Amino acid sequence: MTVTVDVVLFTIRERKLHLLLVKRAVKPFEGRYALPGGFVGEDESLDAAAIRKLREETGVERVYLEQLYTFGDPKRDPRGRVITVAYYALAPTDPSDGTWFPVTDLPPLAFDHRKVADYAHQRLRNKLDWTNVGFELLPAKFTLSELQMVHEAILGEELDKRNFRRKIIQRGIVKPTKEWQETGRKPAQLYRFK
Amino acid sequence: MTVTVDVVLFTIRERKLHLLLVKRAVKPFEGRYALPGGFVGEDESLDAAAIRKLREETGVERVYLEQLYTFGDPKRDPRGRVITVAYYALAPTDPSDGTWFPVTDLPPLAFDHRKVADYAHQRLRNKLDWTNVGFELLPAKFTLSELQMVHEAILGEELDKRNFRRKIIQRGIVKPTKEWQETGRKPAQLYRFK
DNA sequence: ACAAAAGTGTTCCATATACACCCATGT
DNA sequence: ACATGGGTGTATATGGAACACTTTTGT
Repeated sequence: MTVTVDVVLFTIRERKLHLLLVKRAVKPFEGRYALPGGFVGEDESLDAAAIRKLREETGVERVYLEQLYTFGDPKRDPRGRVITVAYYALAPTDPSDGTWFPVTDLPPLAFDHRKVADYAHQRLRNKLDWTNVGFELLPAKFTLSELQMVHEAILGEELDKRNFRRKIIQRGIVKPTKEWQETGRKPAQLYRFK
Repeated sequence: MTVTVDVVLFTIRERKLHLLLVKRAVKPFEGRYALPGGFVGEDESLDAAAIRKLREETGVERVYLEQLYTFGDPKRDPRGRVITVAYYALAPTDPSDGTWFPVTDLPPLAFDHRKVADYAHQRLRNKLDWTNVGFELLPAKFTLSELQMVHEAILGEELDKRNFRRKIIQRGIVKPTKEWQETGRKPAQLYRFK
């Protein structure tokens, strides 16, 4: 019985939620896109394996990472019994190798990776209401419009600007800096996560 | 690398949340209490393994069951690399072998099972707000006072009777039956989960 | 009659929602 | 001057929290 980790790495590109896929070079599913992942080392924690695989396959170093679910259907891998511990991760910018796809338009995936990806997307949506997970997709300093855009990309719907700003401010989870971002139009104040 | 499942089985006894433990008959941790669980079969799904282990070690047949988290610290089992997929389960009554302990007063546990148990308790508390998970700890027909008692046992705090009943009724998740439970005092109306 | 649990409404506060205009800047 | 995104307030609806008394039954 073997154990793997697979990671659903999200980022925002062009105001849309994307995830990273790698093209498989070997059988099974050779040539298909798959989630980055692979076998867990004999003396390696699951978290460490997920971090290592992200680094090896995508070059990404420091991201928010959280265990998602463990998929163990006996038939999920044609090579035999492979149980995978799925993670999801959030990358602030776009630093990586590999290929990004909008979550609304994924190619066919290897194994049960489509199910894993959908599960991760759902979890991300749910977490957004309760936590500060949105900040993980932004650089250290960001404008409130950027933060709103992240939320809209994850939820897939538009939000009211005034209500959004009030909620964020009243939660006390950001603090304004004294810097302003040149936007080409009216400058926007930069905020920092508290 | 081997994979096990462990199950945190909850029930309510004497108005308190309890969980089931079994005494280990073999090394390591011989004589200590542990969560019911064991190795996953080569051709068995994770859910099936959890259900089987519950049946084998506790006699419990039909319970609510949900995957919790996968614990994979390389040092968590002194025998070598053992990754465990933890589940939690909810049993309506008290049908089983094994020994029940109030969650507030657990004995020392084998492996990292204390961490697993605490994690399960926390998850149960969180889920209570959002889902109908409380019904899984009751028989098919129950009084609203019984349902409130379940919620209080899980949350570890008392709730206001009127507010509780209004919230449950307005959510539309129960429907009254025409039966009444003899309580020794004023009879209580029985409800059913919708 | 008394003890014990069942049952029932209203007020108040906090949070969510709906909604429109002015401002600062670059071209 | 105009186009673009930044920034701001109020009114309403909804959900949660606090709070006390009457009813029915068994002893």
